[in-house]
Amino acid sequence: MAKFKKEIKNKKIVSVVRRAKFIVINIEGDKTIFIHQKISGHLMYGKWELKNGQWVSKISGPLKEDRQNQYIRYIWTFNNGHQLAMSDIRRFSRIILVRDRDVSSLKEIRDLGPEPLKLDIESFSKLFKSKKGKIKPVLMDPTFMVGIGNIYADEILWDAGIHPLSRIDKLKKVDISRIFKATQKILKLAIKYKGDSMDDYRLPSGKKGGYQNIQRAYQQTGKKCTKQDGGIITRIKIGQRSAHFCPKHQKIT
DNA sequence: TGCAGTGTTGCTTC
DNA sequence: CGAAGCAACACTGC
Repeated sequence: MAKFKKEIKNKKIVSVVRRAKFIVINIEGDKTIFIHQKISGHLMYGKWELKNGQWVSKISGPLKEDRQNQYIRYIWTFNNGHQLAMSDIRRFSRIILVRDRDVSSLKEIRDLGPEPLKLDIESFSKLFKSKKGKIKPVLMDPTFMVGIGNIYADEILWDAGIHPLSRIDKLKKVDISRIFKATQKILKLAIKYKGDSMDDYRLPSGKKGGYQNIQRAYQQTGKKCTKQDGGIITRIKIGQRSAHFCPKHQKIT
């Protein structure tokens, strides 16, 4: 930790990009910072002060009273007086420092699949060719394709009308095409709505995202499916995760 | 009151 | 090898 501090102190940020669910910050010198927010982590940009061991926001607005301030685990202070804070109730987030020349061989990065929004229908379909198993866990597997977690996997399969337990090798061309279109649509919507703040996630400003307001399947157990002639959204367990779907229009293939 | 469940993924086990 | 189980953690809500 002390070593990490010394390595990044007074270094200018050269660039910030995203790869999969990593935030990649290149700094002056030969190092790059990788941040993974995991389940409950989120970076917030603002000003805080420590009062009785608690970080208290000095900026009015959504940051001010949010209980997420309570779970700030790290704070970096910039020379403009602003701070970047990692709030992470469950402490799964990770920050690592990597030598620039080691970035491409980094195991966390090396095995990642493609970015779904950079795929066309041909390359998307091709990915599924060699794949077996249940569609939902595969969609969520970052070595298969990145960026799709439990929420958006449920939303994509709901939109595509595909049952989460469907076997990939049984899917027809038209099914893959529907999954492709739904993936593009849902991920673009997710970006437009700036994420899902049903739980802990916040924007860097402290504001909530809006996707929780348009969720159609995830955490909608017992509600009526909003598609025409929809059933009741049902929850099952796949692997160790819950899956939500409409039993009426998402049939197993 | 306990226990299942929670925007993830990497390691272990079979 | 692939698939599945489970751990890391702290808290909520049924």
